[in-house]
Amino acid sequence: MTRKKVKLAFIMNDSARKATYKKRKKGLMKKVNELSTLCGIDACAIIYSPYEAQPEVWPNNIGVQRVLAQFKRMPEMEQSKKMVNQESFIKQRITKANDQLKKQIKENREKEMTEVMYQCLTGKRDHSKLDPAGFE
Amino acid sequence: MTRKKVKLAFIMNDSARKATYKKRKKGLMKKVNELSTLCGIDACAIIYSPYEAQPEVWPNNIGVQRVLAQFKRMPEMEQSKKMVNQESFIKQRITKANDQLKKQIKENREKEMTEVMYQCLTGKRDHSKLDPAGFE
DNA sequence: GTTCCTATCTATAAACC
DNA sequence: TGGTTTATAGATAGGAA
Repeated sequence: MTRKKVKLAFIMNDSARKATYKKRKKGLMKKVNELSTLCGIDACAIIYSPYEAQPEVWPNNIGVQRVLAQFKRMPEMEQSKKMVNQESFIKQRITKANDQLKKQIKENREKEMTEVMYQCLTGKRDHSKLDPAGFE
Repeated sequence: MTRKKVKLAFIMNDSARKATYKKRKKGLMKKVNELSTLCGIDACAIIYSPYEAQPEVWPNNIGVQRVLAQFKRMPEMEQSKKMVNQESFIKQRITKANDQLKKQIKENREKEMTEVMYQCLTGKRDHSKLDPAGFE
């Protein structure tokens, strides 16, 4: 039985995406910790996810703030010195986001449809379902 | 022959430490990129090392600054936590990416200008500066 | 959704140029 | 000091309970 070789693309299935997020976030944090310990360096990671109101960080808020303060002090000239070709990178992200959006709109449309049908069947409106609560 | 199970502690040997740093930094950046792509999340990583004058970051300086700004606004964000649904979330990302792109194009243009002027003054070319480094 | 499992895939410590 | 190779430790996708 051959396991499908996960391709690097947005995971459309909500539960699968969340499961993957949790596993990989854990693995990532561990990696940052290892790198920092093994090589004695200063580093931080900040992750914003739809699953947590607060960003998840390494090593902790204070550590992150310290690194960020350092980062802000960096002269701008130096920052752009090692300019990589960010243009194409960002373009890629836009394309990716657009694809996601298209699919999301479709999903939302289907959800609305379900909602309308539900209202017809029950004869009442359930506004809580329209709560823009987001995706969790 | 069993391989020694690397223990999580500062590597005393200088060259070994640097070698490990380079390998693990690369692996880490890849992981952050994968997590971001697979789960469509906003994240950044900043690494200060004695091997580089500037911190090495993911995804790029602009991305880091954006996350930084977000991070500083955290207290307020707490209240309006889950007010965005996936659709507007993605739309936001597209808008942000577009802004980034516009800014990047402008920056690159200025970079080219500076480079050309430099060539005129010194009469030589330094192709190394055009290396589109990036993270594979 | 969560925890556990494990076949597979990936990262990387060492060794060697 | 910086690439390549290779064997093994470690990460994790998918499935089951």
